[in-house]
Amino acid sequence: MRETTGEQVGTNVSDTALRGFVGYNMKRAFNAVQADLTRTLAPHGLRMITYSVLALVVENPRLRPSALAKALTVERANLVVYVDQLEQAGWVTRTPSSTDRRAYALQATLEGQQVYARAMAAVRDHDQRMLGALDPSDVAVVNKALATIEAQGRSL
Amino acid sequence: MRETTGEQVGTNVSDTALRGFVGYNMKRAFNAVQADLTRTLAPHGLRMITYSVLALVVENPRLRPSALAKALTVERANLVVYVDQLEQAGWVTRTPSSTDRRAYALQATLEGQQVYARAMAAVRDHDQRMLGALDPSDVAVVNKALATIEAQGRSL
DNA sequence: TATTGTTATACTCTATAACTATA
DNA sequence: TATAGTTATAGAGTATAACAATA
Repeated sequence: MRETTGEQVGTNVSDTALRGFVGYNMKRAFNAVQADLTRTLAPHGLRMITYSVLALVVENPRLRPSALAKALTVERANLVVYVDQLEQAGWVTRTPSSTDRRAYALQATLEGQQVYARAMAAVRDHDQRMLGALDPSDVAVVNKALATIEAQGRSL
Repeated sequence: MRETTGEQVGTNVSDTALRGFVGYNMKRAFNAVQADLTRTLAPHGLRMITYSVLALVVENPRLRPSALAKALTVERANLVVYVDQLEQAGWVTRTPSSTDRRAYALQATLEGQQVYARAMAAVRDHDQRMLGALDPSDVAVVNKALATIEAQGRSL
């Protein structure tokens, strides 16, 4: 028998008022993904954001910080710190631009490329873990929908 | 003509190395959603997390903090601060449990219920804005997939 | 011994203002 | 005037350790 005057103590807490909203579902899912991804990257000396920065520097040689910040939708001011960390680790270099003395060209060192390659393999495994229970067709729908939602949000 | 020695400066920065991963797409989409939701809730004196706490307290009368923390997957230590804020605003009360002298029962005040009702309407509009460009069938797939991904992540 | 609520603390991400040196 | 990189700072979310009171 349940006491009618007792407190809600068990696992029967209802969150149906929130489950209807994408924002709530996205936050919950993203938190779970982020926790596993953080654990995945830590042994490689990277976090989500520094992994992303390193990936784009590897993929886009001689990338400028301002272009990188725009691509990742990160404030330039914050990007500086992430590049500092990658530079101090010896994985990314800043070389002065030949045409614009305000600007720099970012490049991954050989070690940076190797670290990235190893981390990417781990991230790929992580991704498989997270998506293992889903149909590939659903994954495609989700990725496309996320891009659409992002574009919608940015336009407001 | 493009200089072969120049830096990548334009909008042609490739992030295909990251686009293949759900985590990256989720982070981008969630950031955009969160920015609009933050703007949506600010006039009501709420943030995402305090809105969620208030919602569950309204929906689950006499809820215990520990059960609430578990339902929202939030640390108890952090929940204390959110409840403090809602209590100071006069929207939630802590009353001692009649059966367990360590515990409290959370309840929404009348004003808390009214604030929640108004905020919920705004959140509903926000949700419509974010999903406006998607098929309802895709929304269903996304919500279900997000729940599956979350469950997968939590189990690791 | 375990649980409830709590305090304190540290780390990370995000956002803004303001500065310098160049363009 | 505007832009590139930078510094400083504040707000917010997340995570852990440790404690008193109670179960």
